[in-house]
Amino acid sequence: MIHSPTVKLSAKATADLGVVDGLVQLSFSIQAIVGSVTAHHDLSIIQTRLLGALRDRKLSMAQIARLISLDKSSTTGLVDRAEKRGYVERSIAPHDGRSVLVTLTTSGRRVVDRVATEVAREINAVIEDLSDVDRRRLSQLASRFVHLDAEARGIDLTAGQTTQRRN
Amino acid sequence: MIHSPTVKLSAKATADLGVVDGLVQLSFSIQAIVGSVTAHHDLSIIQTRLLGALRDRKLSMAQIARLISLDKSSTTGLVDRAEKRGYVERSIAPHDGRSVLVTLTTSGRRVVDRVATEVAREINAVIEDLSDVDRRRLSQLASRFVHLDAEARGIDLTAGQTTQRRN
DNA sequence: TATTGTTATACTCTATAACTATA
DNA sequence: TATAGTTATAGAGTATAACAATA
Repeated sequence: MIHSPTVKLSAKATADLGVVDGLVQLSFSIQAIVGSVTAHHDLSIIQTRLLGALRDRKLSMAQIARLISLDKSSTTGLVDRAEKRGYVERSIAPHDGRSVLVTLTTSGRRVVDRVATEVAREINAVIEDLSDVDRRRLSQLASRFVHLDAEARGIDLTAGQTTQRRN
Repeated sequence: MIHSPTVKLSAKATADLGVVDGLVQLSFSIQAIVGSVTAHHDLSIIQTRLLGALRDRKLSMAQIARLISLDKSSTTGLVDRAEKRGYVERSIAPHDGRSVLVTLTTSGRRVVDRVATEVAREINAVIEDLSDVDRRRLSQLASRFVHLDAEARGIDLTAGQTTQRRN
């Protein structure tokens, strides 16, 4: 992990990095792709994550904090900046005067949709040379990992409701 | 990508997120694991990346900047903070008075080794229930992706010397 | 002139602690 | 009392622009 530089690139057969190094470096590759796409839209990864989380639902500040693993005070700032740029709106929860609900604006939806499309295009471009079988396997294994990890952390991906441990 | 919450968790068979969402969410999972381990050592991911890059070689400021995709001014700050904590040292390059070489200290090596070990343990814990075949496939496919991406960006992983595009 | 690196500046992102308001 | 959010503060991380030193 963490960049062992003993990696050799043979023109054809790709040296296997091992699961751990492979996964860690894969995560850096993906984050770099997402980062470059979002940067073109003058968004950070975390801002995009916020907008993405709001794509199909409204969430309270507390839910956002749990979902993205942020302190509530950090969430305040994150939402402040998104709101200032017109991507999200705050409103008070109907049945709980303490709770603040955050929703995507039209503008916010537009930008997050565009980013998602471009990220998909970039990632698909990288794996276009993989066989269909390999692509399917990669998809399945990535999903498996995500679910195993979520399970281990006791996170329920289904609900906007989240409880977690790590950290 | 970017957190489409239409995900359902069936107890056994894990719903396939699709390659793109799967990979993006996988990258967030891995980053969360790395982040929590590094945080326990009071390190950020980027600090750990710096130390990791120096594990087997000394690098100039410019090389670090290229390798981690940072502006040279950001690199100055990054190395400043690492140096202040005694994890790296600066020295002047023998044959080029402009160039500053950065090396790991004993203390820096100790901490990066420890972090790497713990990250490996955490990741292995997540995938321990995968079959050997699946683990091997995951490893191979992750490596494939990293190399395909590096190729597309024109990055040579072999050398401390790096040239790139994206961004 | 080009390259290497630092400094000054400004902004985002983050957590901790202290606070207000609602339940 | 407990929960939801905000504010104040401090620090890391980042880029841009301007600079100094070396090649």
